[in-house]
Amino acid sequence: MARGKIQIKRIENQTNRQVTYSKRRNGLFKKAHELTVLCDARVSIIMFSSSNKLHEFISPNTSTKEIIDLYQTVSDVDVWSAHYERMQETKRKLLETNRNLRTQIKQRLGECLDELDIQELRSLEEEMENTFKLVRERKNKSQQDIQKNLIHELELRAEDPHYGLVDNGGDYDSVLGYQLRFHQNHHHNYPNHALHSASASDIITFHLLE
Amino acid sequence: MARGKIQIKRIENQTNRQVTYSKRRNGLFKKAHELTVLCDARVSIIMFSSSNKLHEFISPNTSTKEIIDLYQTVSDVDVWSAHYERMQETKRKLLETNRNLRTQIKQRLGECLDELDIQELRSLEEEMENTFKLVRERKNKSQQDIQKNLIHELELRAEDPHYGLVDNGGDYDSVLGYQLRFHQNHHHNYPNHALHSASASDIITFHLLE
DNA sequence: CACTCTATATATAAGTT
DNA sequence: TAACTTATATATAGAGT
Repeated sequence: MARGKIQIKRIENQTNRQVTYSKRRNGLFKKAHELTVLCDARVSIIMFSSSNKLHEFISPNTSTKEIIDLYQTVSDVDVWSAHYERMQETKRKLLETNRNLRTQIKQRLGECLDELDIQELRSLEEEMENTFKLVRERKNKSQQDIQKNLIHELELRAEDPHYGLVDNGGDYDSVLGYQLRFHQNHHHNYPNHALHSASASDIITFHLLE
Repeated sequence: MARGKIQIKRIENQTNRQVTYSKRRNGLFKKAHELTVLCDARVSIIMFSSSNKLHEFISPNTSTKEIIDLYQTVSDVDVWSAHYERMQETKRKLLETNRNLRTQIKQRLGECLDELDIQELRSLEEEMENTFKLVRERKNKSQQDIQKNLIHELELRAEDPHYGLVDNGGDYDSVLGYQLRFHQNHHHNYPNHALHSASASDIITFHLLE
């Protein structure tokens, strides 16, 4: 029994407060549900107890997410502002980084060189030359490996006349492709690793790959 | 008087529905307020009528925004709007593009070459060589311009002995800086535009800039 | 409409199990 | 604890103004 007028004032007894919270929460949710059905409305209730426990009510046929979206559309309050602005800033920074990276790539493709001063042109030239050499070196090494593979294959074939009958996988076939074309033009090893100008191995490359 | 048991069922009469909505909304908000005070809780109620009119309750000493922020922190439900999700997607794509661009730049700096096959190495080599030549050409042209400027300056000075007294702007001073250092080592024009190897103008560049 | 009224339904505080 | 009980407070439907 509700003995005596109920005071609307914080319940100091921790246990009573907890019990009342639970009971009244249920009452509130029940009322919200009735309202939803009787009046064809949509209700979202989000509540936190004094111990920060979350409880929520949401009308059927909708979602808290939907209600909050609608809320921030209709009300002047921008619920998402803090998060939104943070994301906008992140996006802005990413786009800028992106632009810078693209400019760098363009310059390394010989475009947009007008924007560079003489110092920048010099360091870019130096960089291009270094990378060019590195890439050529790597390419030659890669080619040499293919050639060594080929020679090894041929030696095996020479030793074992039945070798050619072995059924090889697809990946292996492509290596043989190089080998055959290579042999139309060349007959021995190519130790030339010159980095500063078109070398003998470059010419081989041309034959091999074109 | 509540005559007869109240049916929890949509009120079909528009006016009655509207009146009940208003009354029960007030009741709900009153209950929410009592709960807030009695139990030291925080409550947010957001509701939309069938005609999409917004009404909200929020406990004193807090805000709807705060409750929603807390809600999305505590709950597993992603309450973020479609807008947010779109931004997340944008961010994801930007980060990926960014990664790709960085990889491309690294390869153009001679790093991560292991990841490239022989074809890719060849086209990168070709690209590097082309850009290298373009950059060198541009650098030489830029240098020539500086030299022409210098020669023009010297001719003017020779014609007018008072020229040196003219007060020049800062940008112009830097050009003069080059001119003076250049003149410590060289005394006439450099038509050499060779692209395929270190040229005379490269050596001049060194003197000019170092 | 926006109130007031009022019979009745419902909610609930505190006690009990 | 939580579930049940019950006296009382409160909410509210529908009518009246």
